[in-house]
Amino acid sequence: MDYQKLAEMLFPNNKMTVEEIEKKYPKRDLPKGGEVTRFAPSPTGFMHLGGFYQAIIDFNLAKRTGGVFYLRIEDTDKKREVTGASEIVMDVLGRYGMTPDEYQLKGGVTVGDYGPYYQTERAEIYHAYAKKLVAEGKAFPCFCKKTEGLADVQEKREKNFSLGKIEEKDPCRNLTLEQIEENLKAGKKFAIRLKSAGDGTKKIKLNDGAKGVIEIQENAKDAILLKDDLMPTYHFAHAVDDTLMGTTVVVRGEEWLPSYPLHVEIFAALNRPQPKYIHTPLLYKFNENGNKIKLSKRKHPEADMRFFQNEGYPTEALVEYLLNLINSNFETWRKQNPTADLMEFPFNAFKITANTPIFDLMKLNDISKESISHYSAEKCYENLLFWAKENSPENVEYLEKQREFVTKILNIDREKPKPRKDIFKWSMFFDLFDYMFGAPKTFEVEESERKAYENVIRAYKKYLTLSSKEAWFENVKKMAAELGYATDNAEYKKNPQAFLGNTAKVCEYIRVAITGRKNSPDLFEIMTLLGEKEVQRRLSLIA
RNA sequence: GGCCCCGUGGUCAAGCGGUUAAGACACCGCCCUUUCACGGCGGUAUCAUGGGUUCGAAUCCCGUCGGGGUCACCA
Repeated sequence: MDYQKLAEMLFPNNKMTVEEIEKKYPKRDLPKGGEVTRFAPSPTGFMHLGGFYQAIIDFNLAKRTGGVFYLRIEDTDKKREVTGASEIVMDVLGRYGMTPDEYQLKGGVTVGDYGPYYQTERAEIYHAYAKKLVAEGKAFPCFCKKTEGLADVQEKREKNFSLGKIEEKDPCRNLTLEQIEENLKAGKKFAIRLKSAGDGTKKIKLNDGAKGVIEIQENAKDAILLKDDLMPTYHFAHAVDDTLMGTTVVVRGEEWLPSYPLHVEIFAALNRPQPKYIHTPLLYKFNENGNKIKLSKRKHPEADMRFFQNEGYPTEALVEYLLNLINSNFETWRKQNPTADLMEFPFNAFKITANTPIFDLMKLNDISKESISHYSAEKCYENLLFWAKENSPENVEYLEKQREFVTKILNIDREKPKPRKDIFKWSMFFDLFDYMFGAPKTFEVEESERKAYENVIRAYKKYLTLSSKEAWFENVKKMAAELGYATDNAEYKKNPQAFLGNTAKVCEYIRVAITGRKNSPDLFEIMTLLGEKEVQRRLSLIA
């Protein structure tokens, strides 16, 4: 077989050779130990939390070694194409302070010398490499009917499963030059397959950055390199692009582990060195049956990065939560360095927890509360306003007009050594403080306590004073005593029958009357902000 | 079904042949606070399982079981 001739027949119009292309992609000038990483999503119209989790690893690995972190859009599947992919990704990455060093905006600017960073714009490059492989007898054209949809695939799978076969040599690898020529003349589309030389009974080793040494069966399948639209599959693009772009560490989900042997063979056929790999665990949730299922946009809103934006989680909280899953010593470090910059954390990409974590919103909330509790009231206001502008435009005007009032609300129990921890996302602000914007509509008082409640409130109208916190307390106490409530907690505990309740109960009634709930920040501060008139008005609504 | 990954409390986990098996979240209790919180103290709860190896196993080996991934001209 004249492979050279075959290559020309298949790719007659190729402008550039591999050698010419590689001249345009010189070796990167990196400091010693500098790692080049990439975030390479396919365009889906949104950013997945799992992708973001990987981007954190990519970013930190590159930044901490003086390397390069770049963005590549893997848009080779035309069925999935969504425009503006890099804009979406760049926006998210930017919000979290992880803007890539190199990227390309669709139809716009390109930053970096190793582009194009959209794979569809790299077609010629893939063709040149494919042509070379054909010319060397390492790849061949395949004219088989392609599997169209999931049903086909499913059927094919079932068959293969029952056979349990490892090897899969495609029949088209035996076509003669004449047969190929005939097909071509008939206008038949072709795909390019790797002519696998692998032996499925042998094993290869992978020293994975997260999992350690893994042994897997060699690849023995004539995998597709170029689809019949002549766009590359992930596998081929991975080998070509990561070679050209100088990637030193590939960070990807562990779903790629089984295809690693294929990648080994493609790199070998190309005669290019392979990068290091870190196969990260996927993010999971529990389903109704208590089994783990992958975090998916369909079932879990938090799979979509927009969720955290819409809800108004502070960006550092999400990063810290994820960092926790990546390097489990993060939390300990954070406790010892509560205010240190994240970049001071001794991040280690090769010490990634191998377990598959369950995404835990409770934990995120806690981290977020802790983070926000250290904000100044002013910073809270700015964040709240920023959130509202994007996610709650109907509240923007109010927030801007009432800047001072809102900031005061946010300042309750804040900016002190032991700040209150109740806010964990900005979207909860108006619900959490609804009583600051109007009298409460519901009251949490047992029907059996209704009378006692009203009695207290009626009396309180006469005892209300906001001249000072001390004076206010004194009056509450005095009133409590006169109504038959205990003002000494120890005494009350000793003999509860002798009293209607204790001061705490009285305060609870007042709190419910003012805020509609049994749980709120400091009552005196709330009443002071509301003003005596408004407080009296609310009391009158009760009794 | 083949191949691969993972298996310490409900969740995230420390542990690397000898520990009373850390810590965080959640939950419960107590204390502090004449209110709500914050905070402090304490509690419930874990080495999937069976065999080895060893004086000694959560830790090393093998099997089993469970969970997950993958076996596309999708990434």
